[in-house]
Amino acid sequence: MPRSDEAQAFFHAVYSAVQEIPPGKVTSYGHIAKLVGTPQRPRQVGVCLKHLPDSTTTPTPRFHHTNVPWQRVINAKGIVSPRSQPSGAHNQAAALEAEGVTVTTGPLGELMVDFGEFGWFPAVLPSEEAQRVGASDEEGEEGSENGD
DNA sequence: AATATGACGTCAC
DNA sequence: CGTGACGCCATAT
Repeated sequence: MPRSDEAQAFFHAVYSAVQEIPPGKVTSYGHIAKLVGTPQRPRQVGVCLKHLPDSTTTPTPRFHHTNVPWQRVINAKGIVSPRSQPSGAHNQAAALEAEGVTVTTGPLGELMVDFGEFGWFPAVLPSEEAQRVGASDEEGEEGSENGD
């Protein structure tokens, strides 16, 4: 685990941000990346969760697979990242449903989650808010969402 | 030490 | 609106 201090800080920030996600809600890697101040590294967020330590295999990890709701993080397409092991994604979907999140399976087996219903967007930057409002022509605009 | 991958996102075409 | 290319950087070979 030769991670530099900076990298370690990044990991820490990511884990903390993920812990902020309330049960029954989901968000994207990109959003977490933004929250931690590195919007250009959504992939690294995935790396963090991938290397999320297990409370049983590690001595005293500050964050581990049990206290970090890694399951609530999906990709921007609103789909559970297929990653390498299908069972993993399926497991994630199951964990989400266990929290009350409705996961629908697409024709290709993609595990889709409705962001408009379960999406969690905490510290949306003012610039984005402005951009949202700036959109002039919207037709299929559904209501916004807010969990907290 | 160098090269290949990946739990992603955005832009260009 | 689908596909391709690039950026990013910790891990794995």
